Amino acid sequence: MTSRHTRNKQENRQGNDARLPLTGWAVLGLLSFRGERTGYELKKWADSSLRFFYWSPAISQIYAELRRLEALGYAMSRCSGAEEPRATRRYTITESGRGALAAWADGAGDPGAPVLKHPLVLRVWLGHLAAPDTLRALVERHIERTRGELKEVRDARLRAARVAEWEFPRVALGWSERQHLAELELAEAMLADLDRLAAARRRPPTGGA
Amino acid sequence: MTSRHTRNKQENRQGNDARLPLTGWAVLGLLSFRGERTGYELKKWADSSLRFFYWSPAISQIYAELRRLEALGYAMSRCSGAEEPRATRRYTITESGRGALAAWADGAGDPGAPVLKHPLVLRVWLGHLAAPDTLRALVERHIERTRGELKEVRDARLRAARVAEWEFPRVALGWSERQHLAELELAEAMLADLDRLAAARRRPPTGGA
DNA sequence: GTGTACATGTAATCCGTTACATGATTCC
DNA sequence: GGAATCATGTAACGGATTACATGTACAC
Repeated sequence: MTSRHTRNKQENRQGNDARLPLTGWAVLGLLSFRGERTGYELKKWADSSLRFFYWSPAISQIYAELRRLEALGYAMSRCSGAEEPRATRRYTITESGRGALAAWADGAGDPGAPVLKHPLVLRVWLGHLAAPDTLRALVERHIERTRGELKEVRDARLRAARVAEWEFPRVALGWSERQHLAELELAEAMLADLDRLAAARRRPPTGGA
Repeated sequence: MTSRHTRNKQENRQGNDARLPLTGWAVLGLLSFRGERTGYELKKWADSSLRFFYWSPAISQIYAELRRLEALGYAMSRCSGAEEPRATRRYTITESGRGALAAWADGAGDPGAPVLKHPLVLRVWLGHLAAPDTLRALVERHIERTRGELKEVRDARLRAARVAEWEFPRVALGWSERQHLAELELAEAMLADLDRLAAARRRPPTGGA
């Protein structure tokens, strides 16, 4: 709860240290895999892969991030059809952008702790206020959802397996697949805990734990 | 169709549906376990328990949320030492607040999908831009950090084990403990993947995958 | 008398979402 | 002609953080 070391923030002009939010690096990363993409395409790509281990920004956020990357000289855009409004705009990563991304990716700095917000567990935490069946149903629905996600992760990993250069995305997706399996196990273990708790409550609270 | 005063949103006075952000319910939940706490105390409590499965809001956020809860009639505050500025202010949950919290906790509505943002995996995803040693070091540091967290979760669970009424927090913390164990295994599996990948790269890419 | 923990709050700012507005193309 | 998908963007807003401002109590 105390102060950290100071650092200025408004000094990201060109080329120097330019601290982007992680989302910025993520978008630049998407751009680095495949050349000349529209924001719309990047969004779909994020939805079908990035979101499993990181997050898929809203489309409007992606557009904003792309504009920022271009302002920094990390990306270039080419607008189809002269200067009409609403023409499709395709972005490419620049050399400068590739350099900055590589420097970021290879940096030794702390990537930051994982952020985990689990609304289901939050509900369980307040379980004494809910009926046992409510909780059970919630957990079961979560298990169903996770199974669905798991399928999607697998598909994504299989797709990635077909492109030789996507070795690292493949590792990330492999991590994600195992993560989803673990999530299933965790939910099932919690279900068992809840059942045990409900059973203990139905009996008069005589003996031990 | 265009009637003015139909659904303005600043009309959540008392008792009706009052949709809070999850953070609001979390803070109200903290308040529901222990009566008469200061914002500062709630923050520490969140840091040592809530954050393992959900999240610990910034202290300023907690103060803001407490003010909102009071405005909704879900909490009351009592200010020590008359009307001095900067006196300590203790909050209590009200009956109305307890009712609203219970209704929320027992609701069948979707609690929302878990949010997982894993900056480390994001880095791995872009691993082709980094030196193998950089990644290894990152993952190993993450393992160390997770081990530390695991210890803290265990402490929290042991503390919770001493209070009989904290059965559900105990379940949540049990989930969290297993989650941290899983996180360790995931990181180790990823490390193995990375090593395999690095080894394959050192050899000429002759045969199959 | 200095540092640390306790304690509260404001201001600026940013990140990100939702809702809205617009329009082209394609398929039926 | 109408729906779905592709495609881009603006506006309003809310959630949350950081930095800052302020002050007490207590230990050393």
